[in-house]
Parts: sequence; structure tokens; C-alpha cells
Amino acid sequence: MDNEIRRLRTERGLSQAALGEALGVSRQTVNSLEAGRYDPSLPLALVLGRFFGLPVEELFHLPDDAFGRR
Amino acid sequence: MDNEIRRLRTERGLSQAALGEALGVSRQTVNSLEAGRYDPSLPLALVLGRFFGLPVEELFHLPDDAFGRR
DNA sequence: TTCCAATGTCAAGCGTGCTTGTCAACTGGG
DNA sequence: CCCAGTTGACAAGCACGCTTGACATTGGAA
Repeated sequence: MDNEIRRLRTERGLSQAALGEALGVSRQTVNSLEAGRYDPSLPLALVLGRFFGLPVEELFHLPDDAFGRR
Repeated sequence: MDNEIRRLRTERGLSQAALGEALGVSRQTVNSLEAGRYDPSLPLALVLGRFFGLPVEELFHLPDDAFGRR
């Protein structure tokens, strides 16, 4: 699942470490999310939405083949 | 983290099993989500939002003590 | 009363989300 | 040139999301 984290972070001039600190997660977690190595938990996705002032749906995009699935 | 799943499901007259099938997850998963035993994955949360026609933020509510944390 | 759908819950197992720690590579500033 | 900051990536370890399978309880229809 791709996401907009890197774009939004760099737009704000934040390092991965700074964003991690703001979110309450490690630098590696931010790096992994941006790299698409895994999806965040729901709570972390909500915190990200809150942080960037965007709905979760605009931050994370379900692949189209997720008809009713993951 | 509390959610609106049970309300929305029963409003639509669906069983837990029927909802699970529509979402592509097991009956026990729906039951556990409604019971608050754990939070769904982000992909499942997005599928739920799509299914009920609501943004994820209206289905799942971050506790207020989640300032920047989970 | 009998039966079945629906729900609640438990357990074992697997994959993944996130952690800390570590190492390598690149960059710009002194 | 040297360094510090930033990023990318890997590993081990723990907790959680979701699975299948199983069993108990409840409520309503026949």
C-alpha cells in the first residue's frame, strides 16, 4: 500500500527522526513506512492523519485489487 | 480504541459472519473488533470505511491521551 | 420442546508492526 | 579533508492481527 508520508514530511522540512519523535515512533519506523516495507498500525495511521491534518484515506491508498480484501 | 462497527453492522441487519464475508475476514475477527479485543490492521480499517461509506476517523476513535502516541 | 442461527470466547499458529542496536553511504559545512 | 546529520537497511525480539477449529450459550422459529 503506497502512502504520502515522504512528500508531506519533506514539504514540512522534517527529518525522519524529527517526524518519528513527533509521532512517538522510532526513526526506523518512519523510514520503513516511507519505503513501503510495511503498513502502519491503525492507531499510528490515525496519529499521522492528525499530525498532517489529513484524513487517513488521503495518506494511504488501498490497492484497487482490495475489493473486499486486504 | 472504540469503534462504531457493531452499530453500523446491526443498522444494516447483517450478522457478524455476513460482514466478515463481505470484508474478506473471519467471523471471529469481526467479533473481536466489536468486542474491542484488538484494533484492525490499516488495510482492514480502510476496507471497513469503504464498506460503510465513512472515513476511517468516524469509525475508529483515537483515545484523547494519544497526543502524539499510540 | 427441538432445532438452528447468531454470538461469545478460547487456543495454537503464522505473519507483521515496531523496537533497539548497528553498519554503510551520501551530503554539506567547517 | 573531516565531521555531523540524514537516510537506507538488516537482525533479533516482542506484541498484536488474523486464521482455523472448537465448544458453550442464547433466542426465536417450527
